[in-house]
Amino acid sequence: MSRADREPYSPSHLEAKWQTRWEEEGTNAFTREELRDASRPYYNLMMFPYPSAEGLHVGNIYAFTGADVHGRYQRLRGQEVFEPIGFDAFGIHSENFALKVGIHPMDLIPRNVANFTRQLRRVGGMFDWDHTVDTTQPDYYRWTQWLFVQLFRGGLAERKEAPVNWCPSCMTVLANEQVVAGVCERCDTPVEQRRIAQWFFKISDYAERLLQNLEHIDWSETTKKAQRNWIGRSEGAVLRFPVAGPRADRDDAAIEVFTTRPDTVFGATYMVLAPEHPLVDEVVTDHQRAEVESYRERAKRTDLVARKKAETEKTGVFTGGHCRNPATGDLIPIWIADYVLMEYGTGAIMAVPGHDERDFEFARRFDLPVVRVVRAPEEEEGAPLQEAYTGKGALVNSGEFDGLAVEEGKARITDWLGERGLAEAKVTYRLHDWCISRQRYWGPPIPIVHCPDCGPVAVPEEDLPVILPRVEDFKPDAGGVSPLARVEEWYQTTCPECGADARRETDVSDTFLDSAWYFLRYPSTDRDDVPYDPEITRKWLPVDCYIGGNEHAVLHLLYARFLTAALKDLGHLDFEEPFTKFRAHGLIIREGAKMSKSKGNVIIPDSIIEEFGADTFRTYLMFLGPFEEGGDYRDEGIHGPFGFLKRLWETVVPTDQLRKGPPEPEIEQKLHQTIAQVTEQLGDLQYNTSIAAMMEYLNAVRSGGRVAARSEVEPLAVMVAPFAPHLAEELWQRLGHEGSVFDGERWPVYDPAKAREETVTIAVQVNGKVRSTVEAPAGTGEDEVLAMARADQNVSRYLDGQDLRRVIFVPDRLLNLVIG
RNA sequence: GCCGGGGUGGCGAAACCGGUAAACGCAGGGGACUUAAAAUCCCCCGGGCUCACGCCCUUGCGGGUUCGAUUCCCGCCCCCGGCACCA
Repeated sequence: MSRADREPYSPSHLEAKWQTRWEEEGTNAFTREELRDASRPYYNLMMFPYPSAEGLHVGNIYAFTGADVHGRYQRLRGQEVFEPIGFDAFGIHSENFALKVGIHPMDLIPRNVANFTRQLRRVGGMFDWDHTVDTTQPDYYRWTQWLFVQLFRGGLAERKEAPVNWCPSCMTVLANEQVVAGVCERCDTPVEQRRIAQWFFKISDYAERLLQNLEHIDWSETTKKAQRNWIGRSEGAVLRFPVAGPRADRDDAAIEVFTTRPDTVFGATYMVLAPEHPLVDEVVTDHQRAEVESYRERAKRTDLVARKKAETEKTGVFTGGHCRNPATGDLIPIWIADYVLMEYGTGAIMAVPGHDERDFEFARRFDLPVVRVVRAPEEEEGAPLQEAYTGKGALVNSGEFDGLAVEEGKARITDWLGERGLAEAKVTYRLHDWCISRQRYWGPPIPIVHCPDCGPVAVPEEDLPVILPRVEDFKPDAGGVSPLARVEEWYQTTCPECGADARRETDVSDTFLDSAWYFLRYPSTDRDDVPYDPEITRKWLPVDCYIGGNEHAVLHLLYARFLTAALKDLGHLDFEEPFTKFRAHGLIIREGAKMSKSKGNVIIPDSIIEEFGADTFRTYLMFLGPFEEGGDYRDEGIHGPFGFLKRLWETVVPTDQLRKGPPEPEIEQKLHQTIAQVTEQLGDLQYNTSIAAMMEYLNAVRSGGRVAARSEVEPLAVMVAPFAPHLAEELWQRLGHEGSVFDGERWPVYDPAKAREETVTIAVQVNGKVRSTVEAPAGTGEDEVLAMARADQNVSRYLDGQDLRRVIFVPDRLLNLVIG
């Protein structure tokens, strides 16, 4: 057959064919029976997208492709792989976008979902379209609400006051990200804080468990580290400082502080309370009252973001009150300052300016005394402090504890104060409870009814879902309340317990709640009577492998872990960690720069798939760089993978021209080496080097224009299948096989004996510099290699007239001759 | 500031446990085939010196350990991502 007659590689034709076939034959879909009966279940999960109006982003495709490659590989190894996808469509972004374009989110979201679905199918993911979720559908959020009810009943949901960012001009609550440099991103009005009653999940009760479990789950190390930091365990002590004055003999009139440095208590020269601290009213003197009140007003007007900036200069005022340092017995002044946060610890600190940078700065500013209580090894005991000393050393000015090392001092002083009821060792966590209330429209209503007599009552499960009503005007307005609070006919109801007139909760829940459990729903989407089928859940969960971005390292992943543990404790699950393995993928940039709509450098997937095909696009994305690190998308680079797939096609088709019989020995060795490498690396998500290995192999097969043997290319067709599934299917079929290449344990096995190199090249160094190389059979001994090296002219040149002092020999690799 | 991840040819990148730095690919150059082009195949492609055999330099910078360092240790610089006074 002449070249001209050859059938060209035509990805668009071939990809459409296989996508249709997968659809028709249910190649990637599971029936309920199949889910029940699976004998080798493998749950392959990826983070579901938020369906924006712009369509699928390359970042999404990159992540999904990496996960899909993993799923397809597992499937070729004989696992039954369940790979679902869905849509996380509630939340502030959809709401704002809908407001901007003037289309109701209930109309907008289905359009976006339809567009995403179309694009996702084109990319060739192994998705089970019979098991998909959309968090905005009542049949999904019914169970999100059910979950809230379970936690509420289990005592893990509570209502308490918390500060929110408040824009006095827009009259609405803002998310932290809507506050830019202390002002509202929309109208530039300075943002204030307000306290309102909100629902919280008590994730902090689980802090220790969430931390401990990190030890035995197989997650990316960076993600685990981020979670550890976020949980922020700190060991220390709570110390009590009795308030001086008329209230001094009252038991409750002591200020509790949490400190990680109880060893420095002798150096605590003043006390600082958060402006909101309840004891402020008790300790303030009449003389200072006006000043304190005005400071508290000011603090209230500062938004939460600005208040947490470290760079701002420290401010504070004296309350006029004093308390007693429990160690020295001295009276010390009580101040308030906004750098002390009510949300952390006890909302009060003992200030040790000598050994804490913030306290030092504050003391300098307000001329408060600084006392040294720790001496660094090389310092004089009485040396004045030019800055806070936070390092190790020995205690000084600390009475009977002088001379103790910092670490020992912590325990001893805590015990000593403890004997008098003034201290106890304590562990605190930075992690705080999860606020799930949102004063917004686009979310699932929180399923609570507020009854004047019974208080907050959960909506009975049989009355779920509480449907989010279609409200045309959902814009936040002057009332400063949730949009649903303006819909009287919706919120007026009766108490499920006593029947009295009652009012529905008008806040909706946080989107993170929607996504904290979606993986439980996927296998059971056809059950409308339970959130998840117990039998199927036992079989398929926890998730075997979860792949997603590290931007969700803390919030989403921590919430999902918390919820799973809580459901276990409440008797709804029999495992407590949802994701056995988690891998974070890297970020993809383009031509060295971050992609953004404003820069106009985003990649439009549709046009690339049009031109090169989904297989090439997938392969190129995975070839860019290490999957867990990301890569730089350069437009020209796609020709590499395209050429590779095209050459693979041309090598195999037409199949009747392939040679018969076993591979040629040299090719066979390379083949087994390639299978070994690809098998090992695919398991570790090292996709770029796997692809390189296959390219190298194909180059060897085609080298010098040789005609391939069928036995040389058939294993390669299977190995590229995870990356280029359409092409692989077509080649597999043309090679004479029935059905899908993915329907069986088709992954090639390699024979280490065949992969072994018989001849090796050994580097010969003289004093660590490579001077020559010698070829020898693998396993050749030192003496023999040394003899060969000596015979080498360029080596002997250096050896002449020199003492051979040492010989280092690494079998099959290197010989280093040390002379001199 | 703190916490992560990085810095290797013109470019994206590779390198097992410390053992020939630059695999694979892009871009570039040369050649074969062709009337020609495309496709395909072959060769070259970090810098410098040399007719050449070869030699010297080179993995952000400066030290160190080692027979030998992209890899380990110490100190710095720069880039990317995240967090923000956490007591």
